[in-house]
Amino acid sequence: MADSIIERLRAGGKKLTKARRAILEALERSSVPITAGELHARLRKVRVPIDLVTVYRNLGMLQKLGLVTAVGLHDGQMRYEVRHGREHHHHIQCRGCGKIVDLMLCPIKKLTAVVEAKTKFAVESHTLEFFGWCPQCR
Amino acid sequence: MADSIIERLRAGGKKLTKARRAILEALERSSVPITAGELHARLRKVRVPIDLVTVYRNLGMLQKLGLVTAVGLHDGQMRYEVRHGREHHHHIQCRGCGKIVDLMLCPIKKLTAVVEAKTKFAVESHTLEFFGWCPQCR
DNA sequence: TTGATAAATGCAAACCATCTGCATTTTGGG
DNA sequence: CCCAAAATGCAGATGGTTTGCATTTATCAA
Repeated sequence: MADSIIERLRAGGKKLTKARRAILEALERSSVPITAGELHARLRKVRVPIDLVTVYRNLGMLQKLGLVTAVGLHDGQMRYEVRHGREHHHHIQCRGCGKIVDLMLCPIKKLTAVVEAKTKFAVESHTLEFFGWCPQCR
Repeated sequence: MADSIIERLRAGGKKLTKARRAILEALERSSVPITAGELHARLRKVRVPIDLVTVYRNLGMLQKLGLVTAVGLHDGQMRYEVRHGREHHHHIQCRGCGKIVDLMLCPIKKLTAVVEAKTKFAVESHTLEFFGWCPQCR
């Protein structure tokens, strides 16, 4: 696990527990955002039987610290991915099989100024997700 | 209510009930996407006391017919807006007060081809939402 | 190393948005 | 006006997520 992650936890007065370490490692192993339930199942497979509540609490906390990002794909649950060491990006999900693929692009940065001028809001973040049909499902 | 809406309902074998008409009218009155609960409350105010379940069922159906669009702002519930007669657009929401403003722009159309080339997916739709701080809250 | 203490965990139960089943009512075509 | 299909209301279920509380664990200073 990266030192910078541990530092950020310390800075937030957080401890590095067995559960927390396992959660972060599982997230780092995943190439696409996963749900709390999926994360919970994977931890069980790796013999780290953490309570689902603990998963939720950690995800919430890690989000607040900016170590984890939440992704909503409108299927009734949130997904999470580590932010550390990964570039800002977006996703596309198949409407058939649910497969998710990272999209290493972002056309929004240039647009922020326009949005701020139009709305007088201070833009803080954005979400951008694509939906479609993967090669197998179309 | 626009004739084209009624036509689309007919084409789908749907009836134009009092409840349904009221739901569509309430949605047309709203300039930004609202939740099922908010919609339900507004209907009550207009003396159309429909069951919340009916609101949900209608929203689901109208979505399938393409008359209504669902918007997810990651606050634990979906929001809905009429699609008929309105241009494709996106939104920005204030992290302070929750205020939502329409953003009549979309930088994504040009990007679809790029995404399809990169992923081999057939892109069907996308979501794009901004978050920030409104003039009053920042 | 030990002890104190704040943080973290597990378990049970609560919450909340949303959906389902079913009996009853309403709509629209014939 | 009648009737079948569609729609509604009510009650209760569902599933993701959160909260309360007693117990355990990580950290740090002595």
